[in-house]
Parts: sequence; C-alpha cells; structure tokens
Amino acid sequence: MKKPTPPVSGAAPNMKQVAEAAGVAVSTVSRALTNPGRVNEKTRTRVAEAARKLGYTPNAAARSLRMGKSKTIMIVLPGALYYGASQIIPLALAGIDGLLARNGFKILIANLDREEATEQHIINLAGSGTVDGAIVLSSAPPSVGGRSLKDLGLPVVAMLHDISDQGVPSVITNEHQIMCAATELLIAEGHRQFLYVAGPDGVYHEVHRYAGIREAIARHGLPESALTRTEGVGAYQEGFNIGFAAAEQLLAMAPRPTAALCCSDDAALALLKRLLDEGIEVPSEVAVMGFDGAAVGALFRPALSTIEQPATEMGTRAAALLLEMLAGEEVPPVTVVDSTILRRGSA
Amino acid sequence: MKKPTPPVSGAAPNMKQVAEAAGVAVSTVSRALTNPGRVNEKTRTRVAEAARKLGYTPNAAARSLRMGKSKTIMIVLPGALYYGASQIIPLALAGIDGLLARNGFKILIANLDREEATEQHIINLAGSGTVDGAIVLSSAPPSVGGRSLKDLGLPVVAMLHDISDQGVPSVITNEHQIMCAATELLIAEGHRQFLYVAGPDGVYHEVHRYAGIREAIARHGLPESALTRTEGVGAYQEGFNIGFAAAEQLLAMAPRPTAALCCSDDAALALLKRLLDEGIEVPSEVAVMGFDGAAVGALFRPALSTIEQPATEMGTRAAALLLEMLAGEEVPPVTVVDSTILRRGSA
DNA sequence: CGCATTATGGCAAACGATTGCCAAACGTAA
DNA sequence: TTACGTTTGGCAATCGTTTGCCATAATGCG
Repeated sequence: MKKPTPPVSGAAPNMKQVAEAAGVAVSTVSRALTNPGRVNEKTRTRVAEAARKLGYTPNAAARSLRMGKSKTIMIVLPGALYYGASQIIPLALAGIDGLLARNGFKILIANLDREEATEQHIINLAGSGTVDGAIVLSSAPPSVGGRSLKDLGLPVVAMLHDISDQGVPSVITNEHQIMCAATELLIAEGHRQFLYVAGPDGVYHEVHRYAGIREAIARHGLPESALTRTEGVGAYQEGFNIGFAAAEQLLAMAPRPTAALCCSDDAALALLKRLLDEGIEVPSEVAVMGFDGAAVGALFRPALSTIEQPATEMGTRAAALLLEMLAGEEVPPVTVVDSTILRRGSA
Repeated sequence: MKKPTPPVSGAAPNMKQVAEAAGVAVSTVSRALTNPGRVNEKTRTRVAEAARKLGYTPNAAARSLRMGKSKTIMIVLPGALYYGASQIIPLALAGIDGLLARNGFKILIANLDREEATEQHIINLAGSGTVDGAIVLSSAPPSVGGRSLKDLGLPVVAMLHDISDQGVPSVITNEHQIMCAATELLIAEGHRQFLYVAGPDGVYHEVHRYAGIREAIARHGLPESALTRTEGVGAYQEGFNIGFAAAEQLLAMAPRPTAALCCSDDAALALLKRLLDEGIEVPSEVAVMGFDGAAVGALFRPALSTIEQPATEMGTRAAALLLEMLAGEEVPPVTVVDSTILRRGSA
C-alpha cells in the first residue's frame, strides 16, 4: 500500500508537488489546468489526476500577484440602511452575489458600520489590488484626502443612488415617476390633502420622491397647500421614529391630511400603528402608503400598501454592469429598473 | 517645477518607486513602513512622505504570498435564513464586521444562495489561501467529496448552531433554557394548553427549542397532551407560511391551545395576523410568543412578545473567538450568549 | 528518407513585498 | 590611530503562479 501524500497536511500542496507527482514541469501543470488546448490530452488527465489526489488548489495570492487581478469585488454598504423591516440590502446582495459568484468572483464586504478609519480602509482595499471593482450602495463613493474610490482606476458601479453625474454608472429605480403615479392614484380616488413623511434631509431619495409627489399635485391643479412635508428626524435607521414623529405631526394638523406617503416601510408601519392606536381608521380616514416592499407589511391590519423596489434585480443589474466594465465594454450611465405599486389595504 | 508622479496613474505605484523617490532601497521602505524601530527616524519620515506623495498602498497579493496569510475571513451564510422580518443575519454580520475590521481583517461573503457548485467554491476559497479563517452561520460546515471546511487546517468558528461535536467552537444562545423559561412564565400565568409552531424538521434549533418547552411542561407536572407541535412546513424562509399553516391547525384544535410558542417572529406574526383576522383575541384567548426579537414586532397590535436573540453580540463573540484561534490560543468549545424574553403584549 | 511544419513540454523571468544575512558607517574607548 | 561594538541600510532569496521563448519530439509531405 503506497503512502499517499495526505490531502490534509499542514501546508497546502503547490504546483511543484503536482508537477512531480505527474512527472512533468510546473509550467505544464499550469497549462494543463487553465489552458487545456495547449497540452496533450493524456498529459492533461495525468496532471488533473495528480492534482485531485493531492487535493491541490491554486494559490490565489500568487495568481493575483502574477495576473494583476484578484477576481474579487468589493461591496460598499452603508451601515445605516441595514436595519428595520425592509430587506433592500440583503436582497440586493443576493442579486449581486448570484451573478458574481457564477462568474467566479469573490465578494468582499466593506463598511457595515461607519467607523472612523473605515473610508481609508476602503480606499486601501481598492488601491492594494485586493479588489478588481466595486459596487457602491451608499450615497457617495468613499473618499479620503481628495482620493476617491471612483477615480482610483477601478470600475465602480452605484446602485440605489444615481451618481452618474460623478461619472459612476448607476442602477436606480424610478422613484420620481412611481411616487408621482402613486400620488395620482390617490388623487383619482378623491384625496386632496397629502402628507409626505420624509427621511433624512438632503438624501438622494428624498429629493426624487418628494419631487414626484409635487409633480402629481401640480399636474392635477391642486394648490401647494395640498402637500405637507414632515421635518426630517434623523437617519433612516431610525425609521420607526420617523413614523412616530410624523404621526404626532399629522394628528396636530388641521385640516388633517387624508393620505400619507412615506419614505420607507419602517416609517409607514410606525405611522400606521400610531394612527390605529389613536382610533383613526386606515385607510378610510387616512390612507398610508409605504416605500420598499417589505414582505412583513402584508401581515399588518390593514396590510401595508407600498411601493415595491426591485432590489434583487437591481443587484443583478449592477453586477452585470460591473462585469461589462471589467470586460472593457461601454455601459450606460443610468439603468432604471421599475418599482411597482403594491396595493394591499392601507391605501 | 518638478513633475510629480501623478497619484492617479494607470498602474498603482509599488515599493520600488517609493524607494527611488526616497532615495533608499526597497527593503528600507518595507521596514520603514511596517517595522518602525528598525530604521532611522529621519529616513522613516522621508520614506513615509514619499509614499504619501505617490499614493502608495502595499499590494495585498504580494504581501499575502510572502506572508502566507491574507488577513481575510470568510463568512459562510445560508441563503435560506436571509429573508423575513428578523434581522439576525444582518445584525450578526454587523457584530462580526465591527471587530474584524478593527483588527485589519477583510470580510469575504460566501454562499448567499445555495447554488450547485457553491460548496466546492467555498472549499476552494479555503484551500487557496484566500482566507485565514471562517465563521459559519449555516448548520453544517460545507464539504464536498469528503473534504470539509472544518478539517482544512483553517480556524473555523460556528455561530447560531452548536457544532462543537464536530470540533468546531460554537457561539450559541440558550435556546433550550430560555424557551423553558418562557413556557414556565406562561404556565405560571395559567396557561395549560400549548402549541409549538415548529420550523423545518430536524433543524438544530427545533430540537432545542422544543425540548425546552417539553422540559417546562414536564417540570410542572402537566400531561404530554398539554403540548402539540405543528407539522414542519418547509424552510425557514417560508416563515410566513409556517405561521399561516399553524393558524389553520390551531383553529381546528379542540381543546384550543391558549398559548402558541413560535420558531420565529415571521411565523409568529403570520399566526398573529391570521388569528386576529378570525376575530380571536390576543393575548386573552390565545397568547403568541415569537422568537428572534425582530424590531418590527413592536409595531403590531398587540405588539409581538418574543425572545430576543443577541445577534450582534453573538457575532462579536464569534469574531473574537476566531481572532484568538488565529493567535494560537485555546478557545472553549461552546460559548453561550443569553437571549432575553421581551414581553410586549401578545403574550 | 529528408525536410518542413506543427505539437508539446521545459526553462526562466517576471509579479511585489518581506526578511535573514551581511556590509558599511558611525561612535566610543583605549 | 586602531579596535571594537552598535546601528542602519542593502543584497538577494523567497512565496506560487503564469507565460514568452526555445528546444525537442512528432507528424506530414514530397
């Protein structure tokens, strides 16, 4: 019984060992494994067999070094969006991962929390050749001391935010238009007094969603007073608080709005709860419309009507764009994936 | 005016260019940057200045190759747990990332979906020196053809599941005990007939949670008939369906259970909704207790009582264990982080 | 059979950072 | 001034893979 080199030894076997086992040179092993046409079929199987027996896996660092690519993509996540009921980020990740993993890419996660040195950390990752590209889910590509992720020579794609004005191809949803459509729907059903439950001031989404509502209002000849916007109450991660604060504001208003359009499902659900607690009928007295499409909204009574973002598909599209950029192809500056209005009962 | 090498050139600057700029040898640059004591202070600043000016970032692949470590940790996620209302996975990730990033580690995500070749992919990552260790959130460490992640010579830590019997240090919560405590609480309040809304058959959590309830039942001398267990209805990701199916079962039972303990908040919320739709009072007619601690549960009416898992802390602890293992220290086979009962109204 | 052509495998030089070892330079003391 | 010790910087090997180039073997054709 021959003594096989144990597959589980301390050190991982390298190409040289495979070469010896197969009785060929390392270069032949390399070619046999990656460039099948270049080597005789019999040799190739012999090499493959030796590699299998030894449990050989090519060393990624060495390959990266030699090739100048890492087959790794960095996903830049804003810690702030990560909690609450909506599953935008996890779904987007699933979409991204699906396509990238299929194409042999690894996924590096950066910036789950927003710590001090994190931006520097991200820039370093990009500059060190650790990653071949990045998908940014935060509103601005990280930068430090004038050096920004986007001009580091790496392909970068944004999603959720449109930062094509900074030269970064972006995958977004039709926030403006869908919000406009939702408002028009409500107007058609007789609503005349609206409350927009706003998220953090100055955030990308806010501008577009609010503008969408205003457009609908204007288009139907309603006065400006038909729309009130809540004061920003802090970060998205405080989604519930946004909703609670909005409820206070709504309850104090006269005339009272009959429809509330919210920046997130978190805000909408909190608002919904508070209104119901106050004995207000939804949707007959006040209609509530969320934004995101959180599945759990369907369990509320009444079930939350909302605007469903195609998070998974946006992720897939962003990944596809990045792959094209890596292949040297031109990509459109903006890709729009449509959201849909999901009427479930609260509006 | 001298012509500075533009920081944003096509190729990233390497150590040799820094050395030239500073008028020293590469080895000196290396030592100046990583081993400050070994080189004259004046030289050190000169090198640091040159590096800064060129925008130098050490090449990670080269360093990995030379050092034999990648400063990268792989997180193995089960795609199945990723959706629904509970935020266990995102919170766990935040905990893990917090500690690892602070220690200079990168985080590689694997297996968001469960595709065909994924397990092989994971094994390859581990074998290729791409990662220095792994944290596993799925029930079993991936394996293919007899080669398992856990015996690949890499430090591996599990969380959420106890697989210490396979030699993998595990971070878990006291599912058995807390479920027992919750049941005792309900017994003390007069409940005598229980329904356990079960998740997928044979899953780790199921065994322990169910056993916890049984222990409480037995300890208080209640008959076995005091506890009914729903039939498994499929994967966790079908959380809502589990709850709906359980509702049907509960409604058909006589005598009707007065308390339902659920395997997840998703199931609990779906059950809650269905019961309320049927006009059943919660908690007076049927008390409902969830499991996970999803924040959104607080918005239901009544607010969902639940068992809150310390997901973030479990993540932090798992990361800490892994760091200790990387440092060659011994770690305990099992680490328990306590869950807490969160009484909010539905039980 | 001889020559030209192609298929195949091997040698060795990269890729960029780290580090053992040695040499130069410096300071100090005799 | 010489001898010695100490500090500091440089040379060069190394990590494991890929690949241009060359040598050889195999094949085809006249």
